[in-house]
This record gives sequence, C-alpha cells and structure tokens, in this order.
Amino acid sequence: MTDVASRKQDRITRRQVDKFDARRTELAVATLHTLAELGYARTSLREIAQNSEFSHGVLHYYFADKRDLITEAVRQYEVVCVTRYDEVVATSATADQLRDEFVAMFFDTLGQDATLHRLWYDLRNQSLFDESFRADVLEIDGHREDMVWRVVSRYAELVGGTVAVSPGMIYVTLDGIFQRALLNHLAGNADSVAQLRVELPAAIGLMVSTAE
Amino acid sequence: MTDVASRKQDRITRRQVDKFDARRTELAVATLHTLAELGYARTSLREIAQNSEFSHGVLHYYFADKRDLITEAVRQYEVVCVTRYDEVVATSATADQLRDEFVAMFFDTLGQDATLHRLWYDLRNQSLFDESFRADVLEIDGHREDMVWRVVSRYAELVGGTVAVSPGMIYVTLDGIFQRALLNHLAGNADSVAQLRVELPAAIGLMVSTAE
DNA sequence: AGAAAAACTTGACGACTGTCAAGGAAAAGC
DNA sequence: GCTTTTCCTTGACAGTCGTCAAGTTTTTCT
Repeated sequence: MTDVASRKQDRITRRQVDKFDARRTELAVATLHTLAELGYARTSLREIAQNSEFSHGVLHYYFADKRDLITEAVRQYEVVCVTRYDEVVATSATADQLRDEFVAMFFDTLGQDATLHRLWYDLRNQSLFDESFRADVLEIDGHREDMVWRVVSRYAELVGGTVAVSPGMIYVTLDGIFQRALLNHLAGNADSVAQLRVELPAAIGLMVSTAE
Repeated sequence: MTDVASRKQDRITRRQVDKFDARRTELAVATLHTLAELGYARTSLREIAQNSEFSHGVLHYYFADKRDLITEAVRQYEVVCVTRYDEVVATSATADQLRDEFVAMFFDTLGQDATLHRLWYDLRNQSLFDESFRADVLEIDGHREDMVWRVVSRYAELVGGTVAVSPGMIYVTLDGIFQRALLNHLAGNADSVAQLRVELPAAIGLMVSTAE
C-alpha cells in the first residue's frame, strides 16, 4: 500500500471507529437511564432498547454481551460524576464559601440525580457478588475519593488548618452521609434529609483541625 | 364448646401454628443463605429450594409469594445482626478494652459473615428501587444505628467524655467504614482492610471529646 | 448507477422465571 | 384401622430472559 492510500485507509477506518464509538456511547447512555430507573436486577436488554431508538438486536451488534454493555454504561456514569465539585473548588475564595457551595451542590445532586446515584450504589454492591465488576468499581470509588479529597484539602487550606484524617476516612464519611440522605430522600423523608444537611458542615469541620 | 374443649383446641391450634412458623423460619434461613451466596438479582425460588431439604413447590405453601419469602428472610437477618456488640458493651470495664474488643469483633464479623453482610447492603439498595422493602430496611437501619450508639456512648462514658456528634453521624461513619472494608475484603485486598483497622479507633476517638 | 459493506430489524432458540393446580405421602384424629 | 387433614412433590402454565442467525434497509465506495 502506498503512503497516500494507507493514510486514506486510516482516515476511513478512523471515521468508522468514531461512528461506531458514538453509537456505542449513545446506547450506553440509554442503558444508564434504564438501569437508573429499574435497577440492575430488573433491567433487560429489550427494556434498554425501548429506551433507545433502536431494536433489541442492535445491542449485540455494538456489544459482545450484557456485561460488556453494562460495563460501558458504568464508564459513562463515571464521566459525569467524578468532577462534580471541581468548579466549586476552583472558584471559591473563602473557606465558608467553599463549604456552603459544596453542601449546596451535595444536596442539589442528591435530589436532581437521585436515580443515577442509586444506580451507582446498586452496581457497587453488585461488585460484591460479581467479580467482573470489581475492578471498574474500585477504580471509580478511587476517583470519588480523590474528588472529595480535593474539596476537603482545599477547605483546610483556605481555613488555614490541616486535614485531621486520611482521604479514605473522609470519603467513607461523606459517602455514608450521601447514601443515607439518598435513602431518606427516596423514602420521602424530607426531615431526615434536612437534618443531614445541617450536620454535614459539622462533619467536615470535625475532619479539619484549625491551626492554633 | 366447653372450656376444656376450647382450651384443647387452642393448644392444638397453637401447636400447629408453632410448627408452621418453625418451617417458615427454616425456609427463611435457607433463603437467607442462598441470597447471601448469589445476591438478590440472581436468586430464584428453585435455587432456594435446592439449599433446603424440600422441593420448590413447598415455598408457596408457606409463603404467599417471593416478596413475602424474602421479607421473612430479611427479618431473620435482623435477629442475628443487631445485637452483635451488646456483650462487648456489657462486659468491658475500661474504655480501652471496649474500644479494642469492638474493633476486634468489627473485623471478625467482617471476615466471618462477609456474605451475609453483602446481602444486607444488597437489600438496602434494593429498597432504593423497590418501595415495598423500604419500611423493613429503615427499621433495621434504625436498629443498627442504636447498636453502634450503645457502643460509642458507653465508650464516651468510660472515657469520661461526651459524644461529639449525633447517633446518625456515628452510624453513617462506622457503616461507611464497614462497607468499604467489606468491598476490600471480598476483593482480596488485605492491606486496605488492615489500614481501615488501624484507622477505626482514631475515627471513634474523633467522635468522642474527652472532658478536660 | 451499480456493487459492496455497514447498520439495523425481525423472529426464533433454549433456558429460566414465579406461580399454581393436581395428586401422592405422611400425620393426626377418632 | 380407617378417615380426614396436613404436608409436600411433581409437572405444567405463561411469561421473560440473553443470544444469535437470517434477512432487510441504509450508507458508502467506485
């Protein structure tokens, strides 16, 4: 093959691959919404296809099997979810502002993206039973940990103190609060959610020791 | 009906009811083990029956439907699980002893009953999708909160201090640590589990302020 | 415009699901 | 010991599942 011909071939192949990937992503997003609505246990390929503009057979044209499809959907989740607070971190000038805006966004996404979040917890739990999910789950969990670490360490910096506990502990605490708030939110228990909102700043304060 | 006859009838009825309940519990326990092994999404009635000494049809003799069966299984879980640390609380004479024995039992049951625990988290998550689980889940969650509160408040008492955060926050934190330890345990990541073990006492210490 | 390749639909397969009715086996009552 | 009730098994039902092959439509290339 000549150079020109091979480069042309490359261009074609690349365009095909891009198109292929675009459709894959489109279907993965449809999968994500179906999973968020029904949960892992009740999501079928036909249901996913109905949430897209295609028929159920096309899923096996773009994905090897169901696991492949769901794995790709989880990756889509990650793209959306692990940079949520970065802008708050970047633009906040004072500790109080950072804290307040973090709390606001925390409970904003809790209400806004509740179904997506419950899906995440569902899949993280699936990984306790299904080994093939574990690597992806642990990776995303790590990114979530980094995400809250960026918030809290920056908060400590602004407040002129130091973080008193490990990144893992911070994540575990904030994630635990979020999980409980999500359960209470979906159960329609607004009072409990409101109380967690009050307690969240104090929990952050507890993990950051002010320099004396 | 004479008094004697009615009392005799009562006795018979009661015996029948007891026997009925005993078999129900037996089948609920088999269900619990199957759920712990396979997870909610992959547990079928036939699989449950194979983990008992009966055939699959008998399940509909003792339970109205699958939901009824699983609900009963969850109640069995609760019986085992929400009094785990009570003896430690009752017998510990010093704060250090209480803390150390709590941590020991915490990580003991993590390894020992890992499959049961992952089932609990699985079902708690199901309640995010399936409304009919929510009441039971919230009730058990409350009992778990009470359980860790008994530990930490007693610890504060022994150490001569006060608990610095709400019962809900304590539960959320300890449960978060447990969940993460469980994931790492099942993933075979012993190092991460060991590190959480080191950090757990510090986390407890952070939530209890020593009187000065 | 015609040929080739890619994209998508349709329908079918075997396996598995919860449920339940019919009937056999065991226990209880007399 | 015989009858009645309780307990349990078996087999079938209607439905759903993931998967895939065959065929149709659409796009791409020459």
